[in-house]
Amino acid sequence: MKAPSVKLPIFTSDGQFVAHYSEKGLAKLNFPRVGTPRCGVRTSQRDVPSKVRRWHRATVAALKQVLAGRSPKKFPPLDLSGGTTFQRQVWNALRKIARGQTKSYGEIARAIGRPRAVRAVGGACGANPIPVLVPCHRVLAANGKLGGFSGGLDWKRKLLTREGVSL
DNA sequence: GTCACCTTAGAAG
DNA sequence: CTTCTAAGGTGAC
Repeated sequence: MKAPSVKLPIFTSDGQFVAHYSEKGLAKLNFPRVGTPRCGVRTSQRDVPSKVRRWHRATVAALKQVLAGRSPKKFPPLDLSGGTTFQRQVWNALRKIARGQTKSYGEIARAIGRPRAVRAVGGACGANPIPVLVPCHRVLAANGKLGGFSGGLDWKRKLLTREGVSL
């Protein structure tokens, strides 16, 4: 039995994101899809618990703030229970990177006390279930270059540019 | 077991 | 400068 999840759409000028909520909070955020925009996504919030609706309002507000290059004043509770201990350490470190700042995979690795797990940090970033709000896009390669981004390098570039980071 | 992945410091050519 | 190597964690096959 999996934790029941509620999927709600978020309409932005950058496309339709989909937020997944578990009992604990926001568990996953998907970038706009070209293929299957809605698959189990609620079109109405009628039968959605008020708790979740409240989280969703926070998610929508926070997402739009980041997309606009600003720092959200409020976040919904994040349910990162889906990751391993190592991944949660990485994601937690990512959340400390402020708007407009960047770090390298190596710096994250050192920050969590695993200076040699550099590539593993890359792996954890790629496994990040909540991109944008957990700013995996603020992690660059050590030489200042973009590095990779599973959601598409366009997004990484776009988000950083809007935050005022020059590449 | 093997491989591919959002990496990187260092050594060799 | 370019190329090669070794080292971590994890999920897919």
